Amino acid sequence: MADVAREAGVGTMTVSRALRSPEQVSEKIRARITDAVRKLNYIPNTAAGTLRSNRSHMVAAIVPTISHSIFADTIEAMSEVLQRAGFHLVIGQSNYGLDQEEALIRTFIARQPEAIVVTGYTHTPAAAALLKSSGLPVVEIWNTCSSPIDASVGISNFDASHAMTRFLLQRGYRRIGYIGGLKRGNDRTVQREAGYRAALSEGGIPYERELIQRAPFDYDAGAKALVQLLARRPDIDCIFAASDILAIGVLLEANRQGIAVPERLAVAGFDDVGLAERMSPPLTTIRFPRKAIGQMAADLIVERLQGRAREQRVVELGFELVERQST
Amino acid sequence: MADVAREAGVGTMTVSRALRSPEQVSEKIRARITDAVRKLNYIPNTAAGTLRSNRSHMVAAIVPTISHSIFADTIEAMSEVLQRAGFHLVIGQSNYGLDQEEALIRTFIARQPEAIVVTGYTHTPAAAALLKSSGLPVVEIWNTCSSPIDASVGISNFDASHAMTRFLLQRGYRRIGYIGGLKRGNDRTVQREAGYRAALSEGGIPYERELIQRAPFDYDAGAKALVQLLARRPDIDCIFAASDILAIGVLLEANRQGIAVPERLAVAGFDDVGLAERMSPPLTTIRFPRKAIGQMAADLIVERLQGRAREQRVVELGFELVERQST
DNA sequence: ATCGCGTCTGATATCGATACCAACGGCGGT
DNA sequence: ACCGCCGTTGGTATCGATATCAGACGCGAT
Repeated sequence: MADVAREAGVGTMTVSRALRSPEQVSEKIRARITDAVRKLNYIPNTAAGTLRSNRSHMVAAIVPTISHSIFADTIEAMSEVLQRAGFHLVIGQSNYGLDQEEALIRTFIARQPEAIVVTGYTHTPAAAALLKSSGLPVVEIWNTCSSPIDASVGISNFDASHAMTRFLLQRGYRRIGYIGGLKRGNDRTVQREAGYRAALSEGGIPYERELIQRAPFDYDAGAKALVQLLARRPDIDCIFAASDILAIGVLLEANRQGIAVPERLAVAGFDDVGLAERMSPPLTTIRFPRKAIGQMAADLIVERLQGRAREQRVVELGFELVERQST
Repeated sequence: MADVAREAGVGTMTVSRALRSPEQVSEKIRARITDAVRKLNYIPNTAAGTLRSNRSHMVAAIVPTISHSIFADTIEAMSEVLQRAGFHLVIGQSNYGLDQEEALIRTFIARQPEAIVVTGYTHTPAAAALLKSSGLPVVEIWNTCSSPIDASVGISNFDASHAMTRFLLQRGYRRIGYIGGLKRGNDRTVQREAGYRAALSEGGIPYERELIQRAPFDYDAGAKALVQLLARRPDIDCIFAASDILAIGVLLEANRQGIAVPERLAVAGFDDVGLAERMSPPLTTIRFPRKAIGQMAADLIVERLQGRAREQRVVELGFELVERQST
């Protein structure tokens, strides 16, 4: 930067201002500076700026994985909003592990982000303490939480799962098998399973452990889970999978085995991924605003960083039960 | 850090060493320091360290989008290898735009990464100049390039597309429709189309513009492209789509219209996404090592940063034609 | 006892941009 | 003519960790 200042015949402060707040520099000098910048191919050193100003123009987000398109959608939307406001989004993958999340939070904080986004509201005690004491805006996304660390944006996974299960009961299904995610520290999974159980119990159907199968989130796991459930309880008349990926695995396996859907076996999913409506039969599922979650989280952060606080700390964006031909 | 030093009764340098290269500090003092760190919840400020040492422990990668699982796979693999070596991966999305790529490269360089990964070998002149003059290790992934800026890891998209087209001709298909991506500045798309045309011409089949349809990468675009192609040329007997997403869109649309695959219309894709083998009929496609690309790119970078250069600048990882029932 | 070497520790300068404050010139108001 | 304000500019200290070098200490060899 000193080189640019010399080249333009001004002080370093003026160069700094010309780049960060051009309106404070006279047009004439600003032109000289931009010329010098171009001529010398000058690129400022963010580390120095961050160190002095405590502003990194960076927001950190932690998701379980980006391979799953549902998180990718949210990230993409969040990234766009932040970019427009002059922030960079840095992404970390916890791989569904709370310890990994904690480690990521630690290294992220070391990089001085201006806000942190985490997925879910379940964290290690140390992670929660780190987030709280960081003094940064923190947004917990995906599953709303009544008492967030700071702010929370998402839907009630409990309500959504509850609504779907109630719907299936209304349709007359009685032996509803449930395929859920592995749930070490995953509150979405926990809440979805709780919603299923609550709706069953309200419907007067006893809870049966045999009807529940847990699986990682991939097509094959869904297929395998169906096989296992049917082996245990051949009288199952409906499957509710806590993720469309699993539900699609179930559908594909049912097709393979010639099981008629929905006549012999109804199938419902959760997420409404792009493929859901294109399956045969099209999949009944829960749709929720993945992009809006990202946008809203980013909006909250940007407002916060611009001093415009907001009363509302918990934003529940709502879901929609999309009824298609698989049920 | 000064606080930690005081608490532990040592100098700041010793604290710094205890954290960065513990073997240089006696066990006794190291213990005092780690205690102090824990007690004060000290987290070092990366910006300061980066500024002084010129080491950010960060690698930047730019991909078109992370919503597409094929890029997510590569990123995930790359991220893992880098993490193990003590680096953070920071991801940027160019959204298939060369100008956006250039802008990202600029802001990334400002953050002092230790290496940069970009997708493809097509860049704006300014972007190429930035990369070259940055003096950083640069890896261009996905599509190998004979004269890379620095290093290149991927497959020959031309060869892969060429091989598939040749295979389709051998199977006896003669009116091969081609659905490709939009190709402003996308060398993968360009090379795949070129491979298709080269194989046709070698097979003595004249090139027909009517047989080519370009589309964005989503299921609906694939479906729509099929409709348009069939409207123009009802005698098409085979579709080669430059991406499985498009091919799956074609398959779904064919199923919907009751077009028999492969009897009336063969379909081939490119990428071998998880769903390809689970479609009905399972999709013939090109499989290539998406994870290995990420790992290899990361390996090259790590070796480079540890001073262990490598002769080979272009790593071609090879592809595989996976023949299934759709052709 | 002395020397030399290796191991460990600390004081200080430094990385590059920016916060903070001072200074300067021009201009309108009294 | 003088004052004071605003818009603009530059000098200097500073953010926090680390490179660099010097010093302290222990231990074996002579």
